[in-house]
Amino acid sequence: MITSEELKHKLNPIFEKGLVDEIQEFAKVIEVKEGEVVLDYGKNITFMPLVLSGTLRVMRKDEEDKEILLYYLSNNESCAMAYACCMEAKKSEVRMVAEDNAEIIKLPHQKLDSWLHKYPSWKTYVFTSFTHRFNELLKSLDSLAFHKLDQRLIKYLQNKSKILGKSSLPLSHNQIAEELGTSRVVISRLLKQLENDKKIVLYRNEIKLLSTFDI
Amino acid sequence: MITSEELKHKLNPIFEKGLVDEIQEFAKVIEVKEGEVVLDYGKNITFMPLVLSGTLRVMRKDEEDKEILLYYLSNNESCAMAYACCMEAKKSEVRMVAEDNAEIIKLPHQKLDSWLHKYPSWKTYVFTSFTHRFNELLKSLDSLAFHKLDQRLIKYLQNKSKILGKSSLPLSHNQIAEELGTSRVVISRLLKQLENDKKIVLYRNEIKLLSTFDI
DNA sequence: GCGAAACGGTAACAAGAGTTACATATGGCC
DNA sequence: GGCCATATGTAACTCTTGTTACCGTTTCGC
Repeated sequence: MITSEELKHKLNPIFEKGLVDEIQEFAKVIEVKEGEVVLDYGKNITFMPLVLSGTLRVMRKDEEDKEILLYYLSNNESCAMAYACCMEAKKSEVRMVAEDNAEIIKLPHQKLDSWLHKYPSWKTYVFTSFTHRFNELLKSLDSLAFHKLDQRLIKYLQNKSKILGKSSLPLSHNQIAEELGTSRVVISRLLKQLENDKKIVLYRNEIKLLSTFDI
Repeated sequence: MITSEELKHKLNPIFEKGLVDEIQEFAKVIEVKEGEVVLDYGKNITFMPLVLSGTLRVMRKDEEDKEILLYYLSNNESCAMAYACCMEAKKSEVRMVAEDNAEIIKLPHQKLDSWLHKYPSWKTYVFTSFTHRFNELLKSLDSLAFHKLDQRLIKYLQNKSKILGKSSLPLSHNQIAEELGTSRVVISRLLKQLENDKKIVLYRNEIKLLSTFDI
């Protein structure tokens, strides 16, 4: 668990001192394990999560109850959707799941509004958070609209590699298929092509990206 | 051009009196003609547009300079992306074009921040605006990810019809193809099917939706 | 060790969508 | 009228993706 000193050190670059103090006073740091659900559909939102370490996956159900991946949250990031829900004291429209073991701060929703008035850094943080999420969504949109599945798969692998910080990814073909919204067979086919092109090596439940894997 | 009284009447339900007064004092109402560019890529943003009547189309260039439609803005709506840009005094990342003749208020960006502190209704407006845009994007994402082109075409036509307020749409097959990111031939093919199914009637530069056009 | 479940490889086929090519129709303009 | 750009209809073909089916392999629980 992160110490009080480490926390201060981590937040100082983003927020002004007064806000860091308030966070230390009112917010609670928690640890979540891989796969743990941090926030679920329909639950009341009592806090806004800010990710200290690890990664959260944010998902949402569409009109026909299919689940789509919105984005990942990692180092110092936070969920704009959750914020919007907080402000209107609504139920959650998203589900957040720990992608790996993670530490998050729960910022109490009662404070958020007053911080908006008191701390310019908080205001900036919230708005840039919104724009970042917006841009992420636009990237996904673009990817779906203009890129073929093989391109999307490559970007997906690159992204995973970046998030996990390794070139050896613990993934089954099935998982990938679900996240990209297609079927296992298709993914196997494309992965096999990438392997033939000497861009990756396939093992069971593991994909190793080779150094040539960059275009 | 909208009168001062009409403006007040239109804004009163959304904003508190003080804000309506300030808007009347500092904001400028302008009329734009169909096809006119209200805001373009790379321009400095000096105002945030709020649509009084008519419709604006908001677009954005992706990494490879392809243009994608983000959403439409109409009655009392406003562009969250523009707001985010305003706050950070950045150049515009979007282009806004009048879909038909429209009236918009230009809210001066110097005021936006102080309004955030002074008027709760403005804060609510901005945040719900963000969530609405977010939801719009998610709908597009969903549409692209899970719906076939014929479904998307139908939704597109329904949406157009709603925006224009008529069932007779002045559209060429080419225009539709561009907005849906496909080719003319494909759209012609699908439209012909819809005509065979007695859901629409095709004319030159015009598509008439029949009453059976609802599923 | 045994059986079930999960994982991955592969083939064959179907459907959707994009592409090319060409014909025809319409309307504006000289 | 004749020319030309734009709009639309249609056919034939390819490519990508999804689907189904069946295989052997690995892993896990018992």
